[in-house]
Amino acid sequence: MAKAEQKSGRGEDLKAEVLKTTLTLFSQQGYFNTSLQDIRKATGVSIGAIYHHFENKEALAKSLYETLLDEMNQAISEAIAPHENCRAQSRAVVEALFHLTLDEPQKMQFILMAQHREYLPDASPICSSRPFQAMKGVVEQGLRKKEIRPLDSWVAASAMFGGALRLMNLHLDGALDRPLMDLMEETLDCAWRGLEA
Amino acid sequence: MAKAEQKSGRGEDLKAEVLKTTLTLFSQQGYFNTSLQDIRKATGVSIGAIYHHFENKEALAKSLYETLLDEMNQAISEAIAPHENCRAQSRAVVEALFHLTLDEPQKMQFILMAQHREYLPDASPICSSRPFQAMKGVVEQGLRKKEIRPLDSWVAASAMFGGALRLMNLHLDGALDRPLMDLMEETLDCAWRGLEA
DNA sequence: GTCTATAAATGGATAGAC
DNA sequence: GTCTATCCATTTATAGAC
Repeated sequence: MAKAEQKSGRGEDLKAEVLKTTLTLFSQQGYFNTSLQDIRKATGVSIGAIYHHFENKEALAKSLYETLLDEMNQAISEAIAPHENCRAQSRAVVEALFHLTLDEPQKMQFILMAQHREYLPDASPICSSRPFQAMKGVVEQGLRKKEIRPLDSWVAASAMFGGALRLMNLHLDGALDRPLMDLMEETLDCAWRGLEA
Repeated sequence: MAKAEQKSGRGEDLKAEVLKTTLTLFSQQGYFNTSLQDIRKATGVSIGAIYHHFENKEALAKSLYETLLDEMNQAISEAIAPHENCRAQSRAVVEALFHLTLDEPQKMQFILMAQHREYLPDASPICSSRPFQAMKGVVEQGLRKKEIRPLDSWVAASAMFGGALRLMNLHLDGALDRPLMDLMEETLDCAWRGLEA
């Protein structure tokens, strides 16, 4: 493990560096406006080295996408775990999402606002990815336990998280004139009033 | 007006035909996956003729985008106009949006799910476009008239329309297992319970 | 494992005939 | 106004030296 990293005078993890910089470029300019030359210039890593670590540009994007979905999934799972009832779990999820949006705006920009299917033909729609399924699962359990009044599960999930997701979008677009966190309590309150049994 | 359309054996409005087909291609494949050759093949209109009507590919996209935003803006304005109070106006807006989504899925796909700023550098974020401002306006008036309980206006607007917009996204992604219209009443009910004074 | 140089293909855009 | 043919820049991807 200490052997693979000492080539070319720079011992750091080249692959991670490429992924990190690519995320920045993709989230700022989009996949199609970012050429491998752009990535080379921004990282100092040659095209050949990039191709040594990733099969092609699409595979690079796919690696990035799956890593970020995993991260998001883990953050959401960890937010849900400590809580029992639907209301507490939903609150924890929104809290985690807002923190992710503030701490890692590029990651959330890439996950929420990119059209992945335009360049990852095999990707399933984002709404059926694991983190989003976990969010829907919270609401479905709430419905089963009668913590939420009887509603279609799609309606309930959209009502629970639709407002928060919209605010995250607005924040990432720079449209909000107030700090995102200042809006969390009211958002949770609105959503819950719409759902409570 | 009858003179310009009779060239080349086909009298129909060539420009409109190009716009229509381009919408289909852009909404299905995205802007960057659609070449002018694709548009030529799909329309039968030569590259030269396309360039005669549009300055370049970007201008074609811009024309499409602005036309659709105008259409959406008009649909929303007409939905709002006949009603007095916030609740009725909001209901009419969601109803209009759902109908648009069902009747013109390509148009809504293009407006809601495309990242226009990646290819229209001068476009402002979609959330500050006129139709979305009109939607926010409905909520702001509701706040002023105390039909909605005291809330931040961003929170209130996101709570009012966030769930419905999310369902539209899910429908366009093919994720819903039930007809979109069947979910409207419950969605409106959830949103309003969260907001009512 | 990393680099440079280059191949091969495609795309946007233009020129000029009709 | 519309068409065909072509130009030129850019891009992904590969070959081969180190």
